[in-house]
Amino acid sequence: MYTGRMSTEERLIRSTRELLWERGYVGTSPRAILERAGVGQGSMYHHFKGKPDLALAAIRRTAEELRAEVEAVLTGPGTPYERIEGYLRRERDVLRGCPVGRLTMDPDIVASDALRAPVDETLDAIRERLAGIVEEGKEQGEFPSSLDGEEIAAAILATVQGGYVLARASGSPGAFDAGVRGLLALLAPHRPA
Amino acid sequence: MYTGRMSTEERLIRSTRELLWERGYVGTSPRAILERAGVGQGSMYHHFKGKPDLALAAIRRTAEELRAEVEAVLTGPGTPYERIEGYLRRERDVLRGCPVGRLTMDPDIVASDALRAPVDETLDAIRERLAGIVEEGKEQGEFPSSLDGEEIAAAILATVQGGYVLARASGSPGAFDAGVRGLLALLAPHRPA
DNA sequence: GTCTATACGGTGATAGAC
DNA sequence: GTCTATCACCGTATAGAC
Repeated sequence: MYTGRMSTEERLIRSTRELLWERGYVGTSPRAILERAGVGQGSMYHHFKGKPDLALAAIRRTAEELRAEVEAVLTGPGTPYERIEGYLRRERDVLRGCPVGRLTMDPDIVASDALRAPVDETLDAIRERLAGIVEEGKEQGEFPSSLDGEEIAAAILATVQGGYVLARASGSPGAFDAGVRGLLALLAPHRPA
Repeated sequence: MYTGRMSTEERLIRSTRELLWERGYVGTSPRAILERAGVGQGSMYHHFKGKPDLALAAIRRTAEELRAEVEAVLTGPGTPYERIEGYLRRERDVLRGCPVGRLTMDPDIVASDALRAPVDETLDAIRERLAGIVEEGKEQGEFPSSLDGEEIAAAILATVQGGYVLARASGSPGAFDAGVRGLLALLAPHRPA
């Protein structure tokens, strides 16, 4: 990525993405965005209608990227359990939290259908993808057929999103990892009844 | 609760608690606090050193209350599984999120050891309480002895905290409930292997 | 397309009258 | 103890020069 060669518009989007992740929507000011991007006030209002418009572009970009990363981990070889394990254990900067999920704690995001939509769609897509994998595992006998794919998928995604909360509260990734291990133990094939 | 008879200090704390829950720390201004409490600027700076000091008092109060509520649900009759189920299914206004957990997404809270401490302590206490109950369940044979109490407790608390994220993203409590059902299915005693 | 100048209301805090 | 007045700075947006 050649930062120096990025267009002004791209610099604005990148700077906004970083700040939304670090400080959320209400905690991110146009001034801070411009400062980090190294551009003047006018450029932002030339390329975007305002803060919400720029934030929407930034959120969409972040959402796309997350979906692609998750898809990469969930696709490929391995049993359903192994692919879910790969998702749960994938490399993360746990203390930074989820760049998409964290937006749900932002009052202005939740209050706006437009801003909330990409967040909702992204988490929903990941949930659906996980649910399909759980169903695969049921067919293959790796998971009990009594389980509901949608419900297990919700539990998996919630464990990840909540793991960030616990980790950030304590200032260390330990609780995230513990929750993941706990969930994997409950999901583990052939575990003692 | 006799709002009309509350002291000015109590009115400030109550108003701050509400706003922290609704809008978080960065989204809550002294002005909004005073307006909602119906007091003037000076009163706040008489009783508290400033916004962080008032927020700390509010957070401590909310944390105390949450711990008491959780303790009430987790204490009492029923097997360990049943008490955990009671905790997971307890009445909640899911879309409002957790008044303590949501603070972990606030950059200024996480950046301050003083403000983060009550959040950390509260979530940690709940986790420890859950872990003990899981251990009880292992002793009684309700849960497999292969499970780690601390890890299962982390998974349970994470499912709750992450459930709020999923629910708020979609604007409906459905995903929270689904995650809870999924986790309960995984925890259920005597389930088919 | 990018910049600086300007605007108006909000933020967080202090001073001092009552 | 509570109020209003005041303050310097920030948040968000517009206008208009280059």
